[in-house]
Amino acid sequence: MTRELSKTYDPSGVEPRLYAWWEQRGFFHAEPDGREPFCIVIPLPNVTGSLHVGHALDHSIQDALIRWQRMRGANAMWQPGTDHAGIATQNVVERQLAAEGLSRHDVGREAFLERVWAWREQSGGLILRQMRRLGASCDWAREAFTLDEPRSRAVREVFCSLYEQGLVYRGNRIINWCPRCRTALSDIEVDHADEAGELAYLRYPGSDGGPGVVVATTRVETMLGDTAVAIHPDDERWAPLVGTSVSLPLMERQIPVVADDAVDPAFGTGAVKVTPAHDPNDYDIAQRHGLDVVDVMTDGATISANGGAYEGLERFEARRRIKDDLAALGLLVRVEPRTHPVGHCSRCGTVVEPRLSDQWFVKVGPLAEAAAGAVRDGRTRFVPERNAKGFLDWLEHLHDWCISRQIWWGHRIPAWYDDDGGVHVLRVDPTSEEVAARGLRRDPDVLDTWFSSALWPFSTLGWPDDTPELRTWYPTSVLVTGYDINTFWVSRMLMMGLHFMDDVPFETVLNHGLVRDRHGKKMSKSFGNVIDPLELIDRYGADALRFALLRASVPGLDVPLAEEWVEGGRRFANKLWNAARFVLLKLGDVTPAAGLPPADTLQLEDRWVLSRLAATRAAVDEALAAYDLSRAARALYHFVWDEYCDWYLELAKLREDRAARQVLAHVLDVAVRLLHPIAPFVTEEIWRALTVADDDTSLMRSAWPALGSGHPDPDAEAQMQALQEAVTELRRFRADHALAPSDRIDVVAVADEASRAVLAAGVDGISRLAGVGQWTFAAGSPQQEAVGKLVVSGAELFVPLSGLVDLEQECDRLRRELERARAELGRARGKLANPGFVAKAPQQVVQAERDKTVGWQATIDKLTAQLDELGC
RNA sequence: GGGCUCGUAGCUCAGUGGGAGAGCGCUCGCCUCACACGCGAGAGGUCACAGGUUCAAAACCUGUCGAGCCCACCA
Repeated sequence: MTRELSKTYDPSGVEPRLYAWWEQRGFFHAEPDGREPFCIVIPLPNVTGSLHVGHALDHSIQDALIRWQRMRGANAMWQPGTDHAGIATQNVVERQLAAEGLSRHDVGREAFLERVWAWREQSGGLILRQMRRLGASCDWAREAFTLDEPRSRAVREVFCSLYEQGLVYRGNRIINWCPRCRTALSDIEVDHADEAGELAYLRYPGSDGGPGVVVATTRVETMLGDTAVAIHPDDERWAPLVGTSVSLPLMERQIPVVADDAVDPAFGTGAVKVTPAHDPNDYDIAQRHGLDVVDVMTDGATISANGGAYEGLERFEARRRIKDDLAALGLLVRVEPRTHPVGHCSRCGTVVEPRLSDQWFVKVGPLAEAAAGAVRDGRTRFVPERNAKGFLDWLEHLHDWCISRQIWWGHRIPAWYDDDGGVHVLRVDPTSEEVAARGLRRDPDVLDTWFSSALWPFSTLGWPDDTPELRTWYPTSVLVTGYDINTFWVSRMLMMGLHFMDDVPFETVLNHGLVRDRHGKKMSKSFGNVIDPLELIDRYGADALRFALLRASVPGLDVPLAEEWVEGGRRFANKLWNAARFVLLKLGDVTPAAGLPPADTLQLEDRWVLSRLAATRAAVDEALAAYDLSRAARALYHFVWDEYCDWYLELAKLREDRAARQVLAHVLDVAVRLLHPIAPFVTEEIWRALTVADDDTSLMRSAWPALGSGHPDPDAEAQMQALQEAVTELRRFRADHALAPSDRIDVVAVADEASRAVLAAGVDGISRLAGVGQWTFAAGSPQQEAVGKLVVSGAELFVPLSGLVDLEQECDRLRRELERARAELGRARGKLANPGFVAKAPQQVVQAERDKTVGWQATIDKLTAQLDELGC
């Protein structure tokens, strides 16, 4: 390992080499052992997807946590894998077929599935390869796929168990139907959006020739399937009609008028048409009153044979026709514009049709109750905590989960039917002889994708077998995901985990936000504001992207991202790199292994930087423990750049002693370790040079800096602050007078005893950083006529105005200072003038204000005197 | 309809009871022997608005306005 580094950091040369080395050395792999476990299962990406910035954020957080825990000594395992993504993947392959003019039915089930598998072979796992570019330290040997054999076994076991326990059932119920995908959907696969529509008032004449009733509807075409009209039992307007019947126009059907509590008398006319086959409320009403159920829609959302003359019409065309026909009959009373929520298939956007259908369901009541209990009593907690509230509300209002899908790509439901209508749910596939002998037909449907992903935290660890992995890593530690899939996925994992493992699947749910563009806008192809993470990695490096994402990721809030922020990440990596170059130049044969020098050989800046390092280390630990990656990133950025580089390295340039070398090496070592979870590549490369590491030694395997063994040193911090103040004031003086860097200024310092000692010790440093030529101490102000005066705490610094500077500018400068001091004094006095403040505020707060008054008054006096002396 | 989040410097955001912060952008000066992916110095803010609590509010409470998100089987 060479200790020489190139002038600028080149991520493209470093990252692939280090990643390949890490992976080949097996540094990502974990085996069950006795150490404290730490486990994250990846929010499984779609098998055919590619990496977008949302993944990059999600994975950066997880990798940071895993790397941190691994360094802490935990047995950290990051479980990777992919999801077969039923409808989404099937749709992609169906589109490919469509391009050839074929439908899936043309090729048949077997051939179609072969084609999906082939496509999965070809494009599957791309995202996992791309994750490596980001530096993701997944345990690749454990890669899983929701449709592989071990996971399929878990799915069958879960389905059959739930069926036996009565928690999975087959039922004829109203479900959401996508007429384009031609499958049932669960409630959460339907996106609701308010759309402009119409509320049409229809008259159904009385069977007795009377006026009948007027009903209101936004879906006129469903009237073909009406089997009743319902009114509220207390609604006096319509009371006389209850028990009579009305005539359903166009269908010439006589339908009863019933009274039901579910009707809202305030809506429309107070009378509601009842279409049991196409509306869940209506279905319930039909159940209560024993009404007929007439399905007037086909799988493709055209009107079925039950729709009489309208058979074959597309549903919206039918809506228009029926409205026209009713109008012609004088039965369309009126039409009002109305915006109302319309459900769309979350996969293809088609308007969803509520429809009565035979499907499989999970009875979620008991499962949801258990999940809610686990969240309520904190066995699983949310970060940020507030997200638990919405989650619990949602759990409370859950309907049973429709899990069967009329598609082919997925886990086939292990149910068979015999000729007598009997259902056989079987763990093991019956042989062909049995099938023939018993006349069994297999259920053609597959399971909702989320059914298999619900098992992910334990199916990946070997369940239903009792494996060492399961015993070690279940429950997993933290689930890192966007708040947008808490309902889809987190809820289901909680339910299944609690039910089958008798324990929560994860202790913490860390919700991050969505990645947005620089103006907080959602990224979308149509806006043209989509950022490609791989391109950013190419241009700026993975560390830069990770840093930009993590620095912006406050738990629960969205993350804005723009190229400049990533550029900032690259600059930081380069800054660190160059700090390391400098340190290595200074170091000679010293390495961090030398440890810290004896306390009595430490200079002020040594003690200061060690104190700041200790504070940073504590802040990073605290932030990471709270899953606040942003705070950790900001603390490290500030320490490395503003403290270590801007002050310590500058002061170290004056030093040649061994103590300085040891401190330089130690601080860089610790800083690089603390930063490794966030920026793994540049830190590894630096660390290997710094420690002269061999091929078996990686920063990944080094120890996390211990908390509590720091060097807090308030005295050093206070003294250093005084030196920094002197330097800053002198620099400001130079800037105000536009002095060239080569111009030295002389300083005569008048200081009280304590300040004099501090300044005297720091003269070399101050001089270097502020371009001071000659520094002397004096008992009183110098006799020269024209001097500049800088007031710092505990001292006055006089600078002879030896032709270098303009007297007028100096007067301006002093007046600005005076103005500032007066403002501060006014503020402090104002507070003290308030009797309530003096009486009720804590003593030290009041005293601090009194001290300020005295200090600012002294400053004002000095500045006023100086203005006088210069004749301003 | 219910719920949540946000409104702080030109932009994007931290800050959560005691003197307004960062990154980027902007201005001025510097290739100072780690770094021009840099160094130094600056300009820039009635902390959305109105009340209230408090000795003290950007922060806590109430309301208003504005932006966004989630949930929802009012036909």
